Amino acid sequence: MDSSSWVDTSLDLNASARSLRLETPKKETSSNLFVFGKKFSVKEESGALVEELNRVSAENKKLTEMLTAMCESYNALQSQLMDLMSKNPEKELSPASKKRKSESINNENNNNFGIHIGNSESSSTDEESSKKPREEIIKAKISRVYVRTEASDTTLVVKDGYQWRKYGQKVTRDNPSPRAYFKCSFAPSCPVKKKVQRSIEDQSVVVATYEGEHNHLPPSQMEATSGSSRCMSLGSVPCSASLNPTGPTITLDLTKSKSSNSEEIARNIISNKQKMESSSSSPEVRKYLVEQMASSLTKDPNFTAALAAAISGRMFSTKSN
DNA sequence: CGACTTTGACCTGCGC
DNA sequence: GCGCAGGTCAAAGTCG
Repeated sequence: MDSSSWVDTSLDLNASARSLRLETPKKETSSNLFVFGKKFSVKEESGALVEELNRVSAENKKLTEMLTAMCESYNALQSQLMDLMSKNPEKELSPASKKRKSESINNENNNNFGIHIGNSESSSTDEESSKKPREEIIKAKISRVYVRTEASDTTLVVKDGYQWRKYGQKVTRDNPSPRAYFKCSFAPSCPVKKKVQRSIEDQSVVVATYEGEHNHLPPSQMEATSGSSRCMSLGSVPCSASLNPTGPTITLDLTKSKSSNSEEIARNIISNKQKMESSSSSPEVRKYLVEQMASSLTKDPNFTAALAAAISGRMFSTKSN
């Protein structure tokens, strides 16, 4: 089994951007699909594919530009906000916004994942935190991740590749849904804690707040470095994304997902990839397989949520450097 | 049987 | 100092 080439389960957005896009128009895709056993003119088919490829490339470029523009305007808005805050300290603080110190620190240092710009919670506590000298003491790296899940899913589980032990749950005043407290249970000495709570604004969004940094590798990576040769146990972080000049590249680790659906998808990907490599197949077959893989991934809510979190996290951490 | 979750009690920090 | 609210502990329950 040739697992080494598939260690990182990498997908290049350039190749599958069309399927990973939101609101993918299905009609053309299905009409252009290569159907096994049916005869097509090769020229005709390859011409259409080239055309399609060009279109996808152009679209991808356009999206990249949009993303860049969004990042720029976000930065502009943020600096405006900072300006306003420094000119106009402490105004209109509602009683509900009088959070405790730790939460203010969360928001203050939350430049990794502060996606919800309009979120009343973070905007109000930002103001508050700026006036408290004690908050300059930053003892732990704090980040926040927003993960979209099924609204009916009450488990408050955010799969991030680490092993967590739940040690408490509490209903907080400003949010009717309970907040769960987790400690990293993979290494006893690991100081990292995680708080998970549903967003008050959108019940389908789960907010995970991480405090501290892991003093060990993710369990999946530990297995890999300890010499395991099993394909499914290899990998790095659960999901990460990088924005290169040539286009975004996404690296996924589906191995730690307990969802049978995700495991199945991962298996499908691996088997499809092997099919592609082994069968020296035509571009049509390859395209078909890529589309299949991409559509399996995009149908999985866990995948899309992790992807969104990873992209936004990487975007903002890159910007803040 | 061990690991994990649940949940009520307790601790701690903060505002009044 | 008191009360409130968030955070943590630990015993009991659950599950594989």
